[in-house]
Parts: sequence; structure tokens; C-alpha cells
Amino acid sequence: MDNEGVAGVLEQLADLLEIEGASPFRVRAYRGAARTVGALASPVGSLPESGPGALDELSGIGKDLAGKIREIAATGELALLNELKERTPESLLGLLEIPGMGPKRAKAIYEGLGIDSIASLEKAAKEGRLRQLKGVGPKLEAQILEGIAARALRGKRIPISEADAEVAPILERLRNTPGVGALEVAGSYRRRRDTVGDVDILVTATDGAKEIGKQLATYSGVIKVLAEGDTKTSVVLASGLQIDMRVVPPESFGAAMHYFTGSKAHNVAIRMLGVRKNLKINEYGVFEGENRISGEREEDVFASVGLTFVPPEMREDRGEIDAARDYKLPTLCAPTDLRGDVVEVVATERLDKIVLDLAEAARARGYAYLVVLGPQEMTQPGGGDTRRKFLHAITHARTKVKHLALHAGATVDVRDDGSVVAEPGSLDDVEVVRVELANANALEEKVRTARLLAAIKSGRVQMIARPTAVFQKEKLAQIDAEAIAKAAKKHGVLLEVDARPERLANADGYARVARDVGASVMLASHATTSGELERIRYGLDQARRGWCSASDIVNTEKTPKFVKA
DNA sequence: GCCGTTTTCGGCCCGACTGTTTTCAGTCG
Repeated sequence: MDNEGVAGVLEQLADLLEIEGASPFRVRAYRGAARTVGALASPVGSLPESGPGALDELSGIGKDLAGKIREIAATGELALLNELKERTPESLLGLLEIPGMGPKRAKAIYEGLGIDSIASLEKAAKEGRLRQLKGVGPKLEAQILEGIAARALRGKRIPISEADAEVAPILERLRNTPGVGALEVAGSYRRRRDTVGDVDILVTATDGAKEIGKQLATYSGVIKVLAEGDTKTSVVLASGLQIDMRVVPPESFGAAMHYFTGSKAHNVAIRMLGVRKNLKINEYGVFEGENRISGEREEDVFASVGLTFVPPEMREDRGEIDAARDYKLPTLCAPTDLRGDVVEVVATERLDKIVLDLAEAARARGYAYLVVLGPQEMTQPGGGDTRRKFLHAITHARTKVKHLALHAGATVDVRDDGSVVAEPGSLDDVEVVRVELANANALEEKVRTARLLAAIKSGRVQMIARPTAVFQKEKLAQIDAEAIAKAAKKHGVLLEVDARPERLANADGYARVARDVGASVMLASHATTSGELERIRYGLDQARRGWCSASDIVNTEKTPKFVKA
């Protein structure tokens, strides 16, 4: 079972344990393990049983959970889960998805009224039977009914690129409101996660919150105002994206930014550090007893617990707190560090112009080089004509655009023995051979990994793409990232981080593995038009989440060497 | 169930909000 599946089982376990009334700390341990496994770049099954890099070395996973995780990964089942399901119907888990329904109420409703499904819950609520239960009145009953009706509309996470497009005009509007001081987006948007659930905006305002709240509520893209209070305004946009805006006093702005940026796990860890120093840390500031000792600037919150400033992208409780304490945080790669990109073209009569456009745009961005991946056909039977036209376009653009190194590239599939699938001679004038497994989701994980390892060792390829199963909506085909990264480092092969919005899932974990073993990352916008070059930023975001500094990323070099055997 | 410059037991983050209460439990982020 893949990591996502294992994480799902652990979540189920946590939910069922919670309904059963197990220790909240035990439940939290299971949820933490689910989160950790879900963020892992390599399959949990491929981790060593003991020693460095072993499962129980991960923070929050001890001997017991490691054993259970291994059992789930190997068999897809878990004895404990089956036991729990015998005592508590699995269908109760569905009730937890309704807003206002938590484990306690689910349990009470099941035990008191025998309700174990959304359908029977809805019936009972309509008949007014829920209020028989202690602690449930007419309002809660109505709220549950509303929750059932609205559950299909519940906001799903959207790609960060879409959120960017939604948020930009709103920020513009709010910034132009008189009396607005600081204005920043917090939350997972600021941490640059690949998807965001909602957008948290924090502002300071000189004369009250009324005017700025009104500015948000009356924005043309708003279809529903959820709340419009003194300090908080919540709206839903036509796209379904929810925007929460909070007005905070200037002296609390840093603490609020820290608090609302999260992640939750990072915040918990920070507050625990505070507790040890007898400090209370919340969204209003850092307190020693009754006295606020800081909170105006985010840096001060970190400093109060003995840490240097942690960039938002790193705040996931993945070791950043220890690193910040020991002054070992990397200097993350900045957008201005980038000097090159990987783009692609398809077969068309206008190849000369398209390549030239891309080259000129790259030069205008200050790039020193550009890898252009040619049309698929060029390495296939009968692709000679396409290949000649592509190479001509490259040569042509070289003469027109100065101070930009253009490299011809090609994407190929690979066989079990590591040999590339390409017509003889078709790669002769290609400097960068990029491997992307065809039909990756139809292959076993072990086969995927083995093929990529064989390709890396063959000495005939320069770059490895992360296999994706894009037709299974954003689901990634798993590979043993650590094994691949180690081999890539040894053989000088580059690991591509694809910046296309639909291929960002888990790219942060992948980049982190590459960085940790010392392999080189190559960001690839895969732009097909000059306007798409800017989306390299999304690849960089994920690399930054993976702790990559400029030296980990090949795009920052002016003249990278593409070694070819 | 995890974890340890208060280490093998006894802790484990914090606050807002809501509905139901009369002092609080449950949910949520």
C-alpha cells in the first residue's frame, strides 16, 4: 500500500479511537504519524528496519507505530483496525465530516439513538429526535441538518497557482484602502504548500476595522459573506475559495502572523519550547506571566524561544526548530538566484519562432541558459524530419540571442535494463536526455524505481523526471526517492522538480530527500510559451519547502555541465 | 502512543466560539 493509503488507515484509526474515547494523546500520536507518513517522499515499506533512516527514527513514530505502519504497508490491513471496526461501525466515520459533528457527539448519537449513517442522522434530525440527547438542543439539530446539506459544497483545497490568481486583485484592493497599515497573507498560502484550503489575510488598520472589512465583503468576486465582525471578516469567492481576514493590533502583528502561518505542528512545537521557558505564546504575543514581552515582529517570537527566524516554507515541524536553535538553517534559494530553466516545444511548423520567443524571454529574465526539450516524435520511428526542424530552430535561436546558452533536450522512456527508448542516432545532437517513465501508474513501484536506477547508472541520461500519474488527478506514482537520489548523486544525474501546477504534489518531500543526500535538483517550468516561464516559481516554492539552497539547485549555475557519455 | 539538558514515568499547546448550560463540554483551527 502506498504512503497515502497508509496515512489514510492511520487517520481512520485515530478517528475510531477518538470515537471510542481513547486517550487524546494516543489519538494525537496516530494523527501525527499519519501526517508524517503522508509527507514522506519514499514508500514507508522501503525504509530500513533499524539504523539511520529507519521508520522509528522519525519524530513521533516509536516502536509500536513503526510496527503497525509496516504491517499496513505490507498487507494493506491492520489487526487493530479490524478489532476497532467490530466494536464501532466504520460508517460512523462519515458522520465526522459534518461540521459540528465530532467524535463525542458521534458516539453519543450512535449509542443513544443507534444512528450510524448520515442518512439515519438526517432522518432523526428532521424528526427532532436528536434533542433527546443531553447537550443537544434545537439549534445544534438545525446546524447538523445544515451541515449535511452543505457537505457537498465544503471547500476543497485548490492549487496554489489558482489561489495566487484569486488573491492578487483582493490584496491590491485592500492595500488601497485608507488607514491600512501592514497587510500580509498567512496560512498554507504563505508556506507555499502546493494546495491551499483557505486564505488567511492579516492587517493592521489605524482607524478601526470597519472600512477594510467592508472592502473585502463588497469585492466583486464575493458570492457569500460568512461573517462580518469587528476583527474578522470571512467571505467565499465564486470559485469556492474562502478568504478570512483578521484585523490585529500592531503590537500583536508578528505573533498573529506566526500563529496564523502555522503549520499547526510547527506552532505546537514552538509553544512547547515556550512552556519550558515559562512563556505563553499565542496569537497576541509572547507572555511571561501577565506581561507581554514581544509580539510586534515575527522574529521576536522566534527569538523568545531561542530560535533564529524560520522561513515560512520550512514551518512544518520537519526539523526546522532544531536547526534554527543550532544556527543551521539553510539560506533558501531565492527567485533572483535562478539562471536557467527547462522548457519544451511540440512539433509544429513554427518551431523557429517558438524557440526564439522562449530564448528571448529567458534572456530577458536574466537567464544564462535554457534547456529546450524537443517534440516527442523526434526520437520515434520516422521522426527524423521533426528532429532536424527542432535542431534547426535551436541553431537559429543561438545566432539571434546572445549571452544565452541553448541546450537541445529530449524526453525518452526507459526499459528494464536502463536503455533508452529512442531510434538509433536520434539522440546524437541532444545534450540533455531526460527520462520520464511512460505509463508510470501501470508499473509496480519496484519496477519504476528499478528502471530509473538502471537509467541513472547507464551513464546515458542527464535528468530524471519524477513519475506522475497525472490522469489519476494529481496522484503521484511512488518511487524509492532516497535510492534514486543517492544513485543520482553518485552518477551526476539531475533530479527534476516539475513546476507545472498539477505536478507539485509531494515535490517538497522529494526535493528534501535530494537535498539531504546531496543530489542536484533541476527546476523545470516546462513552459511552452514565454508567459509560462514565470511558473518556475512554483517549483522553487516546493524546493524551498524541501530546504534547498542555491547550491542544491542547478538552475542557479551560469554554465552547468551536462555530462554526456 | 511518544518522549527525555527536569529521561524510563508523567507529562503531553492554546484560545475562540457555540450551545447548552448555572459552571461546562464539545468542536474547531
